[in-house]
Amino acid sequence: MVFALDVFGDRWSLLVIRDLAMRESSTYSQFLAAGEGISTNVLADRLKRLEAKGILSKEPDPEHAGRSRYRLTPKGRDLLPVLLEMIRWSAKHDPESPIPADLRATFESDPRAAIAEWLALLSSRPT
Amino acid sequence: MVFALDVFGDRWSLLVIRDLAMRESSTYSQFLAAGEGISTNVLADRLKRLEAKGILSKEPDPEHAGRSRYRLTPKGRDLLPVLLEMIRWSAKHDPESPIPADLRATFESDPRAAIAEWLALLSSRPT
DNA sequence: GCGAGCGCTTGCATTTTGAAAGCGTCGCCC
DNA sequence: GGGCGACGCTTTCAAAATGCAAGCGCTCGC
Repeated sequence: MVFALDVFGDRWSLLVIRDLAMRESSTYSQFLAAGEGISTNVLADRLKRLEAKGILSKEPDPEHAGRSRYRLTPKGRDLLPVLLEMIRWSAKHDPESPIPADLRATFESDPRAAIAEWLALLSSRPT
Repeated sequence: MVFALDVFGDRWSLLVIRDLAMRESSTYSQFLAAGEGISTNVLADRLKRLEAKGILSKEPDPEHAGRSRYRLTPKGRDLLPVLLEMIRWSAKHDPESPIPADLRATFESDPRAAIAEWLALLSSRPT
């Protein structure tokens, strides 16, 4: 597990990964606009580290020269179950969870379905 | 998910929780002896924070006066699926995983069974 | 009582973080 | 074709977190 913690055992890496999981592909400014409050230097550092660790890939934006898009690699996508369990735990134990109470039951039985339903409700609010 | 990261979104909290999950109950020196390299002041701080967050409880050791034992609360025990997924991911993607190759397949199909089997093999090695 | 753990706390140097400003490149508009 | 934003970072510097080592009160065995 130390291996996992070396990769994303800090405050921001998992939020970056979550943004990517929710959006499939993202630009630098989209990460910043996600509203978690990450600062520009830390974001640049995390993107560099996560790319070096093989969690995400950086490629030039085909539409805008000079811009880049980030997306999860298969290795990064394989972190989704971890994210799901963390979101499930948050939904269950956070008294101020933004997730409606009736959805929490669904979370227990079928997390993936609940996530889908929840994202349909509000796709841009912090968990 | 920010709620979860507030609780254990750092390098050490999850290692403390994992130690507790593997041992059911632990003393201060047992955490230190787990060999992850946590320093004494940080350990004391994490135990305090995790207790305040309701993840673990501290109780006097019935056998040794003046000593304490720590154990997971139900809320803390509910983090086990998160740990399992992280261990699964590490086992799958860490090229130097201490988990035998044949066990990795089991991990994919039945993580809990694999964990039990693996713990039977070696219960005190870092993952 | 006294020496050896145990369970922390304290002090201090080093590292990481956060806030803000700066800077080069690209595309647009005139 | 030159000025002007927006974008994608980098730099600077103060503040917070971490790591290391030492210290300190308590209890237990002798």
